[in-house]
Formats: sequence, C-alpha cells, structure tokens
Amino acid sequence: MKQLKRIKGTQDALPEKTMQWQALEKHIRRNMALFNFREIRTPVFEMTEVFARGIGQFTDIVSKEMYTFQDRSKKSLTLKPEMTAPVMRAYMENSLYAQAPLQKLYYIAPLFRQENPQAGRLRQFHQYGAEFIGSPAPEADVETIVLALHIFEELGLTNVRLRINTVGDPESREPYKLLLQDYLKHNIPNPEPQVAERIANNPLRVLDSKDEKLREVIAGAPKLVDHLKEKAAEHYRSVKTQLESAGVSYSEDPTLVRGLDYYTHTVFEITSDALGAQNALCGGGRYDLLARQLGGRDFPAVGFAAGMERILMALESQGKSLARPAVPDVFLITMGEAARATMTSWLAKLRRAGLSADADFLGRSVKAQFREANRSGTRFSLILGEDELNQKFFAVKDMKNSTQENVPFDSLTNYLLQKKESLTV
RNA sequence: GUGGGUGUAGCUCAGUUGGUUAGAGCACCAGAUUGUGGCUCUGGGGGUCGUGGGUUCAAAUCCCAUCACUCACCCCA
Repeated sequence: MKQLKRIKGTQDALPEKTMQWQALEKHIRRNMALFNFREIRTPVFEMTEVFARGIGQFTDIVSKEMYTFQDRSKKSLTLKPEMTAPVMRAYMENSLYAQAPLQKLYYIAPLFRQENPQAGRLRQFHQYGAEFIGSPAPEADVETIVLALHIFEELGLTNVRLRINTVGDPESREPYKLLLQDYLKHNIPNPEPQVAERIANNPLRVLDSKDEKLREVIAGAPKLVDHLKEKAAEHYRSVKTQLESAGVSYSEDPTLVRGLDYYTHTVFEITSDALGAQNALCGGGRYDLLARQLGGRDFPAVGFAAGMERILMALESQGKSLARPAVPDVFLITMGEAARATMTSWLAKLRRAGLSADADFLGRSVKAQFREANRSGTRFSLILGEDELNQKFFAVKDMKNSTQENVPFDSLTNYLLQKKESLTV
C-alpha cells in the first residue's frame, strides 16, 4: 500500500518544533496583554462573501487562491486566508462597538491559501496579529506599530527593519492614481500584458514590482506623499513625529503599497534579512474603508499580521531557541516481576505529588531502562528491585553526579520535591 | 500558471568510464558489564537506489516519461 502523505504546502510540527510554537505563542500572549489587547477567535471557515467583499471580486486571489467549496446546502464556504475581514465581521456581528468605542483585539490562527509553496510560504500557515478598531487617530497607528516591533524586540530577533508609507485617503489617492497611470503609460513603452493590466486596474501595485527595468521607471514616478491633501498629509506627519519621539527607527519607502483599496493612510512592513525571497515578517496598516465594504457602518481601524513560520525560521537561522526541552523529574526503573507489578501505583503516587514521572513500558533489561532514563534527560532514576521492595526503600540515582542514595518509601515524594526545588532555585 | 535544482537506510550523504551479495556517519537494538545510563569496543536489524518504461550480456549510474520535494518567478489579503 502506498504511504500516505501530508498535502502539499502543509507541515507536521513534531515535538521539537511544538516546543518552539508553544513558547512563541506564550510570548505573543504576554506582550499582547502588556498592550491591553485581548484575544478573539473566529471559525476556520466563513461564508465566501466575507473575503470576496473584503478583498474585491476582481482579483485573482478570490478565484484562484482561496480554498473555496460548497457544503451540502450549496453554500459557498472558504477556509480563512486572512484574519482582518473575519475579525471585522465578528466585531460588527457581535456589536462590540456598543460595548466600548475602542476595541483592542488580537488573534493567533491558522490560515489557508492555495499558492505554490516556497521558502516562508505555505498553504496552511499561521499568523498572529492585532486589530485596533474604533480610533481614526494617528496615535492608534503608532500604538499598533510599536506593539508589532515590541514583540520582535522581546523575541531577540536582530536585523529587523521597519518601513512605512502612506496610501493616503480616497481624496488624495484617486487624483494621484490618474497622475501615476499617465506617467506609467508614457514611460513604459511596450508593457507586458500583465503590467498593462496592472496599470489600468491597480496602478499603485506597479510600484512594488521586482522587475529591474520597471524599478528604474518607478524611481522617477510621482510619489503619493507629494500629492496628499492636507488631512492625509497631517495624519502621516503626525505618525512620523510620534514614531520619532518614541525612539522608533524606520525608513520611508514610497513604493510600499497594499493591493486592496480598503487601506488608508499608514501602511508598514517589518522585514528580516534572515529570510528568503519572502522576507516580510509582518505587514499592516490602517483600513478605515473595510467595515463599509463588508456592508457595515464606518469603523476606523488599524492592524497588523505577522507570519509565525517566518519568525521561527528567522530565529532558527540566528541560532536562537525559545524553549528548552521538557524532561521528566524522575524515571522509574524496576527489576523483577514483583517490583514491576508496583510500577503503575508508584507512577500514580509520584504524579499526584506533582512530580512528572516516566518508566519503561517494554519490560526491558535494567541496562535498557537506564538508557531510556538517560535519553529522557531526567535528573533522577528511581530504582526498585527485590532488596528495595523487601526493605521498603528506593535507590535514588542522581544521573548527573552518578551518586546514589537510599530513600524510604514513605519519605520518597518529599525527598524528591525538595531536590527538585533546590535545583530550580 | 512558468522556470531552475534535488530524489540512494529513520536522518545527513558517498557511490569511479554502466560490472559481483549497494556503502559511511549519526540514530536504533543487543553484547562486552546476567542490579546501573552517558564514553569506548564488538555485533545486529533496517534499502523494490522516487515510480513506470526503454537501451544493454549487465543500470543507482545511460535515454524517455511520470510523480514528489525544493527554490525562484507570477501573485501576495
């Protein structure tokens, strides 16, 4: 029979790896709490509309890159490819705006996109992120950026770089688009069909092209920053001033854009040189137009999403580990039938006392049991043979110092708990 | 959707111009030490050489096809 395999673009997290995941998640939760963000969880799937409306029907994303399927009642459902739209949907559906004018929400979630895998890009991947809903103020943008950076700093990731830009408001952007289109049409003589289509439909997106020749043209293109109306200009100025006074170093990148038109004002990205071509650890921005696009009232909001696989990759390439392997406090070694018969009850007693305990489940030789104890990384082996059983004591072996001590049955757990405490101090 | 790279033991990889029963290190198991792990030594198990076809007296090696993985482009919410 053929070996079953996981599906393309998915990963099994083995115990070595899940330790890192757990540590990362713990780290995220701790720092989110530090900024007073609270967790929200949404279903792994949604009505396709949630994403189709959020993202816009015209893009390839909706038609090609989402896991969309019909359930038995012929409803079109989609595995969530991102979290911003579901969070906004949940925010409106549960009337969170009625509880308080501001909501600081965060999430940690698996997401699904049917793209071709490459370094740092999977079909099931995980993001954490924050959505700060309710405030149009630049202070909220700064709070969000500072939070994103804080988490990276605390992780000990080095060589992370913050780039920022503004995509303005519709009053600034619409006239600018025409200006840009005009420039691109005149300066790209024979555009590839894809590029021509871009210029026509989503000219901003041309700005972040990787094509060398295009980049030369783009370098001379008019910049949105230079064509902002006063309100948008003021917002951007304020964000920059506050970042500076908060001591945040950033660089401005006029080619940093977002593909979707619900974004407004601030956009930002945090990249790492420890990654491959997909070098963004985190991306975010203000999206004041999303709520309306989803069919609700206007709710100003700003947020970010960060790729957890990429963070773990970057940490690994910098030789950093977030977690130490867990080892049992004790390993029980029995010799002979009589001793072995008491194994289960001793394990239960140890565990009730709060000691993590393991033993041999193969009936192996003493030597093999010690080898197993050694492999487990435990500090203490508890040896129970005929002599010990008859005289009611354990031979407790310190695996590190290779010393051994006889401990009566009735003082065993206290003895071990004391040892454990003295080691952790 | 497009292009490059790679598929040999659980893992990392050797394998000469095609030539006998396909190797190493690590890991695993056992013995040396029948009540004591790590270090050392000795031994052992484990492979339809990704899959299918072709050429040949003979294929891991050459040819064709195919699949998988991987990196990059496209795209990137």
